[in-house]
Amino acid sequence: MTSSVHPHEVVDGERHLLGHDEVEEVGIDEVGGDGIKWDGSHVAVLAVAEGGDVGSVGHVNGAMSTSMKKHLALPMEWPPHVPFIAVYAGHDLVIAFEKLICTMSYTNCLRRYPVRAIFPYTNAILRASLEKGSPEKSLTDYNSMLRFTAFCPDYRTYVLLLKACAKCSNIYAIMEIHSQLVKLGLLSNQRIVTHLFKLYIDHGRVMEACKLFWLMLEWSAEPFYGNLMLMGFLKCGQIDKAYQIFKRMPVKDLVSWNSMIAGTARNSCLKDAMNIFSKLVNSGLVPDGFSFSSVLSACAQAGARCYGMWVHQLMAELGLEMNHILSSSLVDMYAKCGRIDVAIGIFKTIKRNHVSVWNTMIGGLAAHGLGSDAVMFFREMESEGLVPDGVTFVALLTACSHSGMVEEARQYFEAMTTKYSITPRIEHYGAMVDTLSRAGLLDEAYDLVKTMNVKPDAVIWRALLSACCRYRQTKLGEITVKEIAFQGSGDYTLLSNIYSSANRWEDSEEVWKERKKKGIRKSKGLSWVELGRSTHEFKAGDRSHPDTDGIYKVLHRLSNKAKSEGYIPLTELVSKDVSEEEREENLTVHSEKLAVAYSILKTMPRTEIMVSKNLQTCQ
DNA sequence: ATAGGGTTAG
Repeated sequence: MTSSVHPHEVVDGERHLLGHDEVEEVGIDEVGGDGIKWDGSHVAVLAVAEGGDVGSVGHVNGAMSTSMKKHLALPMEWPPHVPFIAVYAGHDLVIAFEKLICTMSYTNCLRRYPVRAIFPYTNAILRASLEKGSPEKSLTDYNSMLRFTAFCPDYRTYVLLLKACAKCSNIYAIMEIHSQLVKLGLLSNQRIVTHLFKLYIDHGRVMEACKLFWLMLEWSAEPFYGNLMLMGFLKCGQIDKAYQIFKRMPVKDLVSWNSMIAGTARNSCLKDAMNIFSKLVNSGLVPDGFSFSSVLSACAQAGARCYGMWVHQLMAELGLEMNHILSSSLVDMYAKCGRIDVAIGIFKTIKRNHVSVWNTMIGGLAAHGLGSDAVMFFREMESEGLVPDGVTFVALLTACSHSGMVEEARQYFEAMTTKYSITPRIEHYGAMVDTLSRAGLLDEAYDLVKTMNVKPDAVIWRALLSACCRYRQTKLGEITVKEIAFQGSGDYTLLSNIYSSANRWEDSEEVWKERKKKGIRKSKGLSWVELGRSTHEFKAGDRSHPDTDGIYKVLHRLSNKAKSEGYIPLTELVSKDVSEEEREENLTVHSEKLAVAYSILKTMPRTEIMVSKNLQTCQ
């Protein structure tokens, strides 16, 4: 017998058997959890949640503490002719059983002592191998136990098994266990179903998760379960499902509301986020910091300045205590809503003792093309003793790229690794490539792409490609194109434009055909405008708005006026997938025009109009 | 298992 842990070593230390945290925690409850008690007539398999070798067959008196024997109702004096085997977690149960069976036939005990093992610590065994990082093993151990013993798993066994499934992300194992749970009637157990639900969500199996939905809905008098479902579906981007649950939840707490706001905001359902926030305010519950940070993020993304200002005011009225997350959200909201001045003003009055507030501020300045201010703030940040992080450098490099500060960008990119020991990630390379490309230093940009230690992605290639287009670098453009995996319609547009500018009309045409063949549609351009606290959204040629008639009247009056003052529509800029007849109409009813016309229709003269878009504005 | 929710980023 070659065992690294001699039985006696285990024996002596009572702590190995009982004092061990693992065993203690599972404790006495676990004994008999299998529904089997030692009746003196069977072979015992003693499972010990402790690292070590498969135990040797031996005499139990030498291997077990008195207290453990009491727990197991084992005879104090072990009958010398009865073999037992100690199995240590982390080792192969199959080998253990083979050893056991071997020994038994050798001693010819088989008939007198049928193979029926006692597993007082089965769950501890599973847990031990799970926590030791071999979740696969706890699954095979479980199967061995089923096969060789009469052990009855309980709900705790399944919680462990499901945790094991989560770790090895084995969807088939999950489904197998699910089916066993159905048979055992364990789907009435809330803990089990909760775990199962989370697993399906994490594996993107929304359909399976939905099947558990009704089960869980019954428990949703306790908002906790409803919240878990909400968050699950929101994580998968299933806003409708989440909203469905949210609506039917009999009791909603603040976490329910906040999860909905955060989830919708993150999935860019910005209007929903704002509407839910309004409803929260009206519901009588008082929004907290979580609610505010999420809704401010939604306002920022939507460019909803009025709404954002109302939210800000509400925050002030409530006297909410600020923290770095709230401060960041607030500064970001004003920056993204076109009020960088207000953002700076707020930034100057709040506590700025956290990097994320600075990151947001620097990022805001970058987006507004205020590169030198961004650099100034960066220096100030350092002089206040704050340590920049990866996000800081993304913001800083973006600032450089948007303001054509090539030298500064090079400097910071260098300092980032040498002085601040931050390893550049793809985002940093992206900003750097963008800086160089925009400045026309295409060869240098391409060299950087070739030498960087991360795999260039579509964003990087796109930065290069659009510069190739602008600087008419057909050759590099073609190289870039080979690398890029065409995903968006924008990639086709860029390539086609490169060919057109090189007068390679057939190639240009070919690209469009290719795009059509692959069925990639031009992505929908949207514009929206905020009037009061509500947002109105338009797509090109939209006629769904209740005020459509008025909008088009304003629009036609405007375009007639523009034409009479000498404006000539640039039809050749309209994308080529649009038929000839549609071209002019499409130009006049670009979504931003609708948004502007609507604003003119609905506001007093001299009112500032701010339109937000999801794509670039056409020339 | 008495849990669960938040900001900034090429």
